[in-house]
Amino acid sequence: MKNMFTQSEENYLKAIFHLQEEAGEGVSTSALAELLETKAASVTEMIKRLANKNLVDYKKYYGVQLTQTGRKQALTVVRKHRLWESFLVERLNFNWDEVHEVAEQLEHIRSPKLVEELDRFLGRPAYDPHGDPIPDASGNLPKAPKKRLSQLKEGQKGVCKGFNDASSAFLKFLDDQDIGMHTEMKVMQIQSFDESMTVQVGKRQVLLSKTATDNIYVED
Amino acid sequence: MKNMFTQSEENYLKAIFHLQEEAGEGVSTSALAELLETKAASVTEMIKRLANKNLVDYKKYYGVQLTQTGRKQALTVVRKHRLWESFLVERLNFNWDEVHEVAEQLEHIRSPKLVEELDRFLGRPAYDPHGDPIPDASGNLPKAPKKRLSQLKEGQKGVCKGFNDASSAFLKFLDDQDIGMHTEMKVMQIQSFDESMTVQVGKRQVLLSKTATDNIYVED
DNA sequence: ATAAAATATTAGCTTTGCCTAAATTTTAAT
DNA sequence: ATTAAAATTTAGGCAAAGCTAATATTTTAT
Ligand SMILES: [Mn+2]
Ligand SMILES: [Mn+2]
Ligand SMILES: [Mn+2]
Ligand SMILES: [Mn+2]
Repeated sequence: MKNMFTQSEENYLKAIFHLQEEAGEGVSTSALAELLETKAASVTEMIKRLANKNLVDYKKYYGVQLTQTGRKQALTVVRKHRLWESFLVERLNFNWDEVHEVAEQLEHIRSPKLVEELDRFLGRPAYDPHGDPIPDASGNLPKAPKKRLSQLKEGQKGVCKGFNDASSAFLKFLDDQDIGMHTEMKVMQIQSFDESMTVQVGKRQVLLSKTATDNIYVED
Repeated sequence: MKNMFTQSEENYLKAIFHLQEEAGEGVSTSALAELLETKAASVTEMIKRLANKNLVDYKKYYGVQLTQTGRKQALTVVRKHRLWESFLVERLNFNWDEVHEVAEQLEHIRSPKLVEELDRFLGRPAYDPHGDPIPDASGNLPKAPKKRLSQLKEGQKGVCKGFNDASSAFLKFLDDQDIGMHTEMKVMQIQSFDESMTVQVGKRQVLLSKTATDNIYVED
């Protein structure tokens, strides 16, 4: 059996991938330990195992980086994680904030056919319920990942491209504010203490909470 | 964490449950070893662990039997296994002969909500794609396991008790043939080359493919 | 009733993963 | 440039699960 990784190995690869995404360069032992809720000593050990399997490049005391193979493997796990999250939210009435733990388990199920069929069944979604891009079967990520409204800075404009919270209450609220798909918005002001935003929508100014802006996707 | 069993423990409980179903009484170490594709020594060890946790009654050299708690736990695993099999076949285009391996993994996913929602999503099926009964949430098994029409021999009669394929196309087809719940049928002839059946329904003779007869449950 | 064959258990080892404590290396501060 | 602090690795253990080889017990055949 060649392409066989343990659940733990897959979790490490995914964690390294995520940390690499944002921080770039070498991922530190302590960052991994924190993210994986384990101890530094355990991380060092696993890192050595992954390095032996050529999944990561490891320079003692200076952190790890995924190899090509490691990245590829990490991407298949990310793909499964996000597809399952989509399934849970769109078909099984899960709320977007209660899917993570289950997806954390489901992402380790081994079956190429299952992944492919799940993808088809869901209509080949490009983004998961949190707005994160879903890698395709070959590991390609949609290049321009959606942004959340909450990620825009004061003065920036964006066009609404989707919502995360599909609850009817939220959608109704948006409708009341004249916010819908393709609505153009401009960030007028951000309150620092609670990150709420005043947003220009057409000729109206609307105040949106962080919770709300987290759930609105925009394109600039 | 109380109700936490490892994947291996769950596999053992399920195996003991199955062997108990057919053979009754004490389940032997060797039978378990064979079913689980492991060695007798390993089985003995695990059995002792399960006995410590009061999941089985174990008398050295005389095999094991599930306790009430053990049986309950085994049933939740069986329930998940069969629900997932149903999902794979009915929604993900899996063939009924290629679901077992994947279900073997999926059955260990821990999430009560997931199980409940999956059950609802599938329309609370009573039988899995192999015609095996799916325990309900409290662990009750439908007492008289249904038979598939395809399992009847020439000359035998049966009363339709349910369908496996819930697709509207299939149900419409059945409706056209005047086949519905509680319809009485008699197997007139079975074609050996494709296992299709000529069935007497009321005063009409109907030809049903193997695929169709696999998806019709009967009681004789 | 005894011996042989079949089953089951125990003993001793291995791997994976994780932990704490001790030692080492790097980084930050004086 | 030293030294103190922070981060990392190493050493030594532990639990889960598996395996093989050696024993022990039960069953079957003579
Ligand atoms: Mn995971
Ligand atoms: Mn997500
Ligand atoms: Mn299993
Ligand atoms: Mn089945």
